[in-house]
Amino acid sequence: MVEASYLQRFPAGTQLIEEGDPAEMLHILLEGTVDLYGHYKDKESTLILMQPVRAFILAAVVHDLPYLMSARTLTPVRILMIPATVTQQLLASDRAFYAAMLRELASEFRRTLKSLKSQKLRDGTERIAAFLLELQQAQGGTETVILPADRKTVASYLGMTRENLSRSLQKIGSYGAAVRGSEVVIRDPEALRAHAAPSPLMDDIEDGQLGGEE
Amino acid sequence: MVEASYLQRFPAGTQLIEEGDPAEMLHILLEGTVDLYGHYKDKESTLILMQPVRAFILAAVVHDLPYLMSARTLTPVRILMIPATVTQQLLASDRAFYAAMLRELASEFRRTLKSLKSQKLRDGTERIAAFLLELQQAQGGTETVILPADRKTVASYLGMTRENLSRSLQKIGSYGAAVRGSEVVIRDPEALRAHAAPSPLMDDIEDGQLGGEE
DNA sequence: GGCGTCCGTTGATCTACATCAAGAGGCCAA
DNA sequence: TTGGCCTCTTGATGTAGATCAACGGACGCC
Repeated sequence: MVEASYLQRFPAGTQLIEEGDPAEMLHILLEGTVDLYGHYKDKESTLILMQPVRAFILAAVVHDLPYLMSARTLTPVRILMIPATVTQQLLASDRAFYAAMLRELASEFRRTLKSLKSQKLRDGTERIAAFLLELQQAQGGTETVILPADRKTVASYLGMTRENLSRSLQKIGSYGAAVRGSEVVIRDPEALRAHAAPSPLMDDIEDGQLGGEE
Repeated sequence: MVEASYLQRFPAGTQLIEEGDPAEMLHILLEGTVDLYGHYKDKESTLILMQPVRAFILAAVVHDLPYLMSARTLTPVRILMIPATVTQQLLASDRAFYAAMLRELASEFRRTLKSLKSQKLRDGTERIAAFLLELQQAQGGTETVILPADRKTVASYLGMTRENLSRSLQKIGSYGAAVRGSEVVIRDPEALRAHAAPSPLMDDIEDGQLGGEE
């Protein structure tokens, strides 16, 4: 299987995919961070901040349709690239691969749906608070969490401007979080939780204790 | 296969699924309209307006995880319900079913991603214009299109309030659309297109002529 | 018929957030 | 070191859209 695919390294800032291009390769991110973003008129917005290990833009390959997002690397990355034709053959012949694809796609769908919910239902500071708690869990629950990208990208991902991300991070201070460069110290996670009302139905977190209000 | 599943009819206004419930049934909408929505604190927002024929909340069944959205009927509906256990068996044994699931899930993912893009990149009137053009295509390209739900639901789906939907529909008048109850007459589709810059990369439309600017 | 209720529209105000503009600090090269 | 550049922050102002409030029409019920 791996014989027809390519394991590649790219530096930070590499344009991997352009929105609208035909889906020729299934990409699997093994290492590093990738920014998946869309554009419209002269604006653009980050839709997914991808961290390993995940397949990306799987749906496009399944349907043999154009990519809906562009992709650029934010850090040096290691990516496994499987040609679409090979992917199709694997789907037809390899049951385990098929099952993995289905599960991965379902995960990607659920993450995207959660983003949509968060975008439509929460205000800016609530999105930030929830995001910080997500990061904290992903990074093992330490008090200090590290932002996965520069301010501009994080702001775009959270659906706000760089300026307002700055301001909102200050406001968040009163909910128990102190910012220092790309690090955020979460002194009072409970205050954050009270503000963001995180829930496995809306955030990319495990179903730990307490979800939502009530 | 169909022996273990139920074909059911429900009247308008029926609560089918509650967000957070375990995924016990795969639902396939055969007839009517279903509102899939999420809630947060004391707000709620329509995430998907589902029209036949589509499977819904497939991803939850694949992962055996709770539903991320609630569902209610907006019109009388006909729904095929397949128990999750049966669905799993079908996935394990029936290759054609497996393929259909994967394709359906990929479609659902792409539609959701397009919603997220539209939400983050377009303003209110642009979303309405794009929505009207989507409806027009779905309804066969006739000059008059019919809104698929009441104002409150359409507004929620488009990410705005009822009041602003009213106002924005008035503004849209100058882009060649006249509103009369649940009907909208599109006198000048080109003006609408110029305003919304619809594209198959962002809207649930076929790849007809012209997509977006470039 | 009269009357409540629901839904949609319209208007007035308010607010979260974007935009515009100006610093402040870090980083690199010469 | 100095100067240029870039990112981030902070402040002032502008605006899209939310909220609050009032009204009008459609529908159902007694």
